Amino acid sequence: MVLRPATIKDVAARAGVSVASVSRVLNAQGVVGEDVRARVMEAVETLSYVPHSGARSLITRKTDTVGVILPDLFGEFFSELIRGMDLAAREKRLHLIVSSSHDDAEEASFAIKSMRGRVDGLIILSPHLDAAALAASMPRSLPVLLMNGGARDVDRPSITVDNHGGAEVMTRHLLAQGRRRVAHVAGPVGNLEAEARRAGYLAAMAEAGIEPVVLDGDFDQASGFRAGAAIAAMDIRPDAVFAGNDMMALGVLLALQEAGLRCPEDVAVGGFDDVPIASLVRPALTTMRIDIAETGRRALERLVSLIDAAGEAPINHEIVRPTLVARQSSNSSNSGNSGSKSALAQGG
Amino acid sequence: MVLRPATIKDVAARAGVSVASVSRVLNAQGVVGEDVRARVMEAVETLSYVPHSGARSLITRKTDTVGVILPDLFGEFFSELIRGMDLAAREKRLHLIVSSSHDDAEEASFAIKSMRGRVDGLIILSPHLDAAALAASMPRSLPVLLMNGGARDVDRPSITVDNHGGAEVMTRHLLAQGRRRVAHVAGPVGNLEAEARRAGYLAAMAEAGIEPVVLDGDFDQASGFRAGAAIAAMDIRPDAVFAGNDMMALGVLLALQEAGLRCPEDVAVGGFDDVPIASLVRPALTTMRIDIAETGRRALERLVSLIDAAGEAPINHEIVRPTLVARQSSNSSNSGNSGSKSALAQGG
DNA sequence: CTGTTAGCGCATTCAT
DNA sequence: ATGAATGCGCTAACAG
Repeated sequence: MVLRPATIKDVAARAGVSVASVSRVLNAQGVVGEDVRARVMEAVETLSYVPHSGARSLITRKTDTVGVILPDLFGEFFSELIRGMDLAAREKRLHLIVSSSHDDAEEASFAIKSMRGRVDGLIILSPHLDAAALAASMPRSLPVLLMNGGARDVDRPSITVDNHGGAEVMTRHLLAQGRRRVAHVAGPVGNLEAEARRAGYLAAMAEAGIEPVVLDGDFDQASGFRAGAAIAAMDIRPDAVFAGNDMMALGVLLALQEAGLRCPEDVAVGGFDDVPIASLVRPALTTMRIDIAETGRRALERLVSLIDAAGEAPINHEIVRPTLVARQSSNSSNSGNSGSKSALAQGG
Repeated sequence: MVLRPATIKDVAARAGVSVASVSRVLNAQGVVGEDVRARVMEAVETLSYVPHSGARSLITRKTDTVGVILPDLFGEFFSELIRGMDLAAREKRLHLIVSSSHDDAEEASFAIKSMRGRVDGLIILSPHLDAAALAASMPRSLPVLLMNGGARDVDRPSITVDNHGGAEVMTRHLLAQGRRRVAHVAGPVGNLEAEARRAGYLAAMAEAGIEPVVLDGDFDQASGFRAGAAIAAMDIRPDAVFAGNDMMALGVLLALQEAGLRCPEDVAVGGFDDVPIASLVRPALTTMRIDIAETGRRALERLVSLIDAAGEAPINHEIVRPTLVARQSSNSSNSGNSGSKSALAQGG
């Protein structure tokens, strides 16, 4: 039942030409006569021939494929990111192999190894992976773009978000709203992004000379909910919460609501990432915006240029600076629905 | 700078054995002496050798890779789905090539063609693709699992959601809450899933002998918002809305809220999919639940069995029946916070 | 148990 | 402008 797919030989035979001519037609190499081209095309069509990518890559030493290693956390952030990468990959006619759900460095290393030889380059987002683990699992010959939290310390090109700076901006913003007891819900321990955000928060609090309050979280909504409930129950209750990411901020929001506290009146809330849903909840969530899809696209494009440069490119570390998006959840001039209508009317 | 990666020959040379032995060790084929195995492993290690997947697939006729074609719509539904597939793929030691953002049949066809030859099988989710387009872009020799809306009509194995039945259940549920004027916000025209849901709604309304009201939407939050605003402004205002998916339902929820209407008191709302956020908004959203990640995992596993069966498998159409999850947004016995705490405490 | 060898499908010299 | 021949890295069949 499963017919052997047509090979270049079959095409050549049917077109009455040599395999070399078929190859030339298909790759637009050299010059080919009009009649030959036509016959080849006809044969390709009727045999529905498609070149064997393996055989081709054996010779060209390219796979036209790039790999993406993602952490366990999924949700809106990563799907947006992949979307951006996918769009860029399509334009460059590249394929995208994804491998997600790696919850520790070992798994991520394994995934990296298993992709070697089948991709031309790799984009790695594994907040658990440090320089040592990375070096161990990758040959220098494979172009790699890091999007890890602590990538700046590593001898590899990278794109990273300025988590520390962003956290400072957010914390200062909450303080500027007149809030004093600003608490922080931290991301998972060992996650470099989470730690940078926490550090930024601590720096801003120290700067303001206010005692910090840090609660544990893991970047998931549920942990934000628990932290929010804990905050609501505190004797000396914080009047603002900076959650390590938007999903936790949403959890905080709900917990506050269920505890009968109003946001922003009683407690202001800020998040990080600006995932699509952030502008769609009520109160709309103040957050640090990262243009996620665009960052994904940039990442892919940089990886491509690394591949093209064949190791001759300088190793530089690009930094994406998140921008503050002040919405309702941190609004101190009380009242209403600011901006929500327009945001949605323009198309979520 | 870019060293040629080590080949099997390099390994053989360093280990002082033949390439055949190296191959045997690596593939656990045949029997190999302990000393040889050790020397090979040592050489593999120090040369950090990794087999060239192209060369291997040339001879084994397998790529150990499966492709996934996704539509333009992204967001939580598809990221969950991919997550499920990815998990299953890892267990089976397969790689996953994804190609998303196809907003029409032509683009999807192109993506399908471009994957031929580099995957062992394909999972296709393209609600725009009909039988004809599909047949045109795929050779019978490639195992394919369809997850399109109208896949039951096609001569290919499939997994589909019972959209029609689910829509009936939801519509009847809203009617059973004592609602009479139940409106429907439809998904994009030409999308088979959307059309099945609309048809299910119409059927249930006809059954109840009530005049249907259908508003246009495109599965995006913003379109739900617009529809919600329109509903709020109607002279004879509906007392319930069944949105074609959860994201539109969220939009409806917000529009109602901004219009000063209460949900569920004034207008009940139901969605479809049960994306993670559905249980986390307030009022929590009543919806038709599909275990998305599990469905993704099933899909991948079925594709694998199709591949293993090498065309000898019967073509069957599996149907996933969504189940009603009645939450606050459709609750007629008014009042509160039902169930929200437990849902979150258990881990969003 | 191990080595030799053919050939997978293709791009690419080198001839013509 | 076209064809014949070579070899990419690997597995498998065959020898030994």
